[in-house]
Amino acid sequence: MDKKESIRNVSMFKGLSPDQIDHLADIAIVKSYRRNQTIFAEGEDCHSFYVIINGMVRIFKLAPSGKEQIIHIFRDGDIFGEAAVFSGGKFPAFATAIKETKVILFPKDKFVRLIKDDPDLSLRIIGTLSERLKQFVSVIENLSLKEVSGRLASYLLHLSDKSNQAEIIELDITKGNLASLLGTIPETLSRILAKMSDEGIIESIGNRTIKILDIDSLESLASGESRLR
Amino acid sequence: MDKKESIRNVSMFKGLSPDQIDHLADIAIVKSYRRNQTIFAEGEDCHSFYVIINGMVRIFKLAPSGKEQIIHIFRDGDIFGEAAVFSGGKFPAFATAIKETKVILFPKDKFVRLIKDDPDLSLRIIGTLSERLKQFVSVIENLSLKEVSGRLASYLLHLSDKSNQAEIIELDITKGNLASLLGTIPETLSRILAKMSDEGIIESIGNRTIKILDIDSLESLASGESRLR
DNA sequence: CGTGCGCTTGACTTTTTTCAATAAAGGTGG
DNA sequence: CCACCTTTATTGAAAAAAGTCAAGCGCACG
Repeated sequence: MDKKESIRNVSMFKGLSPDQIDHLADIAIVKSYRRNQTIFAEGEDCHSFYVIINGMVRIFKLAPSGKEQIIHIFRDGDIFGEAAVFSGGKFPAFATAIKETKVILFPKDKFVRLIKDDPDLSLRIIGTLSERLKQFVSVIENLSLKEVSGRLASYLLHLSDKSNQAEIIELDITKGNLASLLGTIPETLSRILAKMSDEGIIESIGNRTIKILDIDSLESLASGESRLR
Repeated sequence: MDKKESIRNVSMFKGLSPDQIDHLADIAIVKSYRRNQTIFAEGEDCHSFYVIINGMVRIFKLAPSGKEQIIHIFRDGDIFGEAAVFSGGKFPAFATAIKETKVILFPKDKFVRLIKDDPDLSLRIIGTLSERLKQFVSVIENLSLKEVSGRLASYLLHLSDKSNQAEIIELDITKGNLASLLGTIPETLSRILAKMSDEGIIESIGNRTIKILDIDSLESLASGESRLR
């Protein structure tokens, strides 16, 4: 695998000139993590930010009780830890690899120098941060304004949008992680999936596949117009 | 009041050169809103972003049920709507003035041109966005990992930090708005304040003033280590 | 082939919301 | 300055949503 090739594939770096890619490659460091390995811990000093070449990473907060809230799950080509680079310098949450993961690391100071000379690059950063901000607004909305069934419905619809077979959905994370991503616990998620099946809204096919039977019901759950009986 | 003076007072613009301030003032538009007046609505096209000269603005999401979640409350010198400028171009939430409010408006396209030539300015934007992202992570954490009493405790401690008399807290928003900011409803907030008073953790002095009697209890509530009986 | 992890289910508790009624506060015009 | 009206805050009782604890199943992996 080629470092530059990987950088080119990162959405934030798409369309940069060969020259710019070279600069990036110069400061980039490649690193691998095993399943469940910690990438960084909350409160740790942030020296770099990360781009995923391949693998999967979850960013999460931990309650004293042990309950965890996944803030975001990142996949191939995604960037994470970039906000910590530009504010404060400490990571505000934990990051661990969900599976074998290879990342590129961009050291903070070198990268900041780079964007100072490259208004193009800084506009991309701004775009990425803004995009993420919008996603977070939607997470906040989901947590506060929808019950768990509504959040699950939103998530399923979201997956359905990106799937080529809209009715068949493949989960690429465990249900435990899905629960934590939706701001709940596995037991509650399990019960709600069971209820949705009872009502003929979805059908569980094995452990990681879900078939959508009634997309209208899902949409009305997702918008908060209706509730599960 | 002087436009440039106001711009100079905005934290994001602090320390910019007179020249840079001039450029900003050239493109800036001043506008006023009455109490409860809508500044923008969710889904509306975003043509500018906003800086508050004086007043108070809440950004919020609305559920079909009518319940609202305040995402953020902005005050003098704060910036809002900036993320929408750089992503998508539609506002992801509503904004209304909580009281008589005067703002400066920066038209999107002109401002983007400005930062292209000014790496300094773009780094400030990046800093502002990153800071906000970190705040949002903390909102998500609060909503998902803490019960309402813990969120309230965090909020009171936060106010206490910025107050010069640490034990005496002045609320500058209604309790209804506070409830919505904490992701709950007025009834629940009211009950929890009553419980905290019962337990001697706080004392309500009139409608907008709270005296902290037991800061340790507040801290242990805020961290999620303890709960209210 | 067993051990463990992830998932499900049941019974129970806690937290929060809902609905309804009332009380208190704040602003307005007489 | 007071009476009135609207908005904001509080309280109670009941219902709903979500979480806890405990037990059991099943599949995957060593």
